[in-house]
Amino acid sequence: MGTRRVADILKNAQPDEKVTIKGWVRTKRELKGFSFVEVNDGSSLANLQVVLDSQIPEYENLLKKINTGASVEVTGVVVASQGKGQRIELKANTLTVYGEADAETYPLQKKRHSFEFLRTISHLRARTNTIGSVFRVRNACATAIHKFFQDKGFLWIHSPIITASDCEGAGELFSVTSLDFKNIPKTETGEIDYSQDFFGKPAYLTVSGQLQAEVMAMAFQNVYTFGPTFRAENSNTSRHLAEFWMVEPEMAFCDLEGDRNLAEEFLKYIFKYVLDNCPEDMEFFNKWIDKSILATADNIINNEFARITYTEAISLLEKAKKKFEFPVEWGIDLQSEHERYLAEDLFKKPVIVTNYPKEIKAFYMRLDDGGKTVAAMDVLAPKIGEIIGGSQREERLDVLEKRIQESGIEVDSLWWYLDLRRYGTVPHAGFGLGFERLVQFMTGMTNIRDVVPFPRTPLNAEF
RNA sequence: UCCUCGGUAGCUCAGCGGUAGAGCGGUCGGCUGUUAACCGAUUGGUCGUAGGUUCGAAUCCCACCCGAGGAGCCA
Repeated sequence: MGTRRVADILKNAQPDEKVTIKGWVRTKRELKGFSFVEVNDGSSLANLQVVLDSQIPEYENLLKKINTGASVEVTGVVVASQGKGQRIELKANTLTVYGEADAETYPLQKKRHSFEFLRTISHLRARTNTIGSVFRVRNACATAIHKFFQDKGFLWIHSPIITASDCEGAGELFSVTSLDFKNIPKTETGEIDYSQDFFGKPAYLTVSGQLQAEVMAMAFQNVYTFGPTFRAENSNTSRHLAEFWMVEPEMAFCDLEGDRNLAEEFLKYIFKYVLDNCPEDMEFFNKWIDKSILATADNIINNEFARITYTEAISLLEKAKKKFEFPVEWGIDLQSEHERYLAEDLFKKPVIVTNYPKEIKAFYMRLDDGGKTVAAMDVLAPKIGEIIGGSQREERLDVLEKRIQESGIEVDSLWWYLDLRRYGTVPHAGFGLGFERLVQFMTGMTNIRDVVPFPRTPLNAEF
């Protein structure tokens, strides 16, 4: 008989089964003659209630040691619970304490804590109900992403974390160097001499794996990246991290319509998977964090996303009775308030906006006929805003070269990217999804720092 | 980076010119098949930091640090 997980026992165990569990004490309630100890092992939101009879050896001594936070191993017999609130409980025969937790200094109490405070103890917060549920849902989202793409025959590719191409134009970059800051080599003109650096030129942490994903899509047809990306932007908001994970599918022989369809199917799949696999956690969020998340999930799974062009979006915004801080006019980039109006007020569900003006979008997006707009696509979600951004890529060499020049990027540095258009080019498309924003959207958590185990934000890298 | 609000006990907060408070937690005791247990007692603070105004500052002024919400940038 080995150790069993609490989730399994709560679901499957029957009275008279002998089991062993290992976990951490959440609370202890002492009564005359016996005590209740709630043990959690991370496998589920619910704890297993352990009944500790005063007859067991060393009872008094043990009781002093099993404060909130202590780690224990309990062997006993499953019995039907006499009390309300749980189907079964564990009547302990033996209890071993692995490590005590001093009640006077252990920061987690039985009552609720503010997320702000929990962030200051990121090494312990995973032991709380909410954060525990967040990371189980996060895991389920990651599993769902892989399952979705693998079942469709997409190849998971590992795009580089260090890159020397500074051309995605997506925010500030973190430099990667092996130069000695106390003795930085300089050129004759006084510039930093990167020829003496590790890669012989400036290098950075990646901001996106998209260009590499395009490379791989030109060999494997359908691929996706799923890995960390970095932005050195001094963003202090509840939606930004300096280190976050991105999912970026890329499909050869695919146009904007196919891209848009995949994005919608993808989001529906993830929501359904999480609802099916983490029902307890999702109910917990719906009860304590945001009472609308189950309805939102249902809305996403069962309704067609709204689909409009940028031009239509502008027209809808101009007709809106709502007063916007930023005036609406064809050519502007949509502001947070505009996106929120479309997704939350007007359609009340995700909206896919396509064909944005080329001036406000990246160089690699395919120029539409007419030359004013590009085949871009943003999925705007209620409360979160832009959750997916994608496009059909420019596959025509001459058009792409011109667009690169217009955007002020050195064409030579992208020689390998342009080679894809020289040799066997095909229409292709893809999108990027911020993984943490997905988890935020899913759980209703308002601050992105609470959906990643160890958030990296300006001035914060303690853990 | 900008705007707004905030920083007082381990946590959540009240006090907003007259010298430090509550609830929760912790500790001790009581009681009870308990489940955010309950009841009683008790413990606990250089009031973010540094200046200034004042007879007197947690309270008013200034600078800085840190946090939250919103904006920008974006995913």
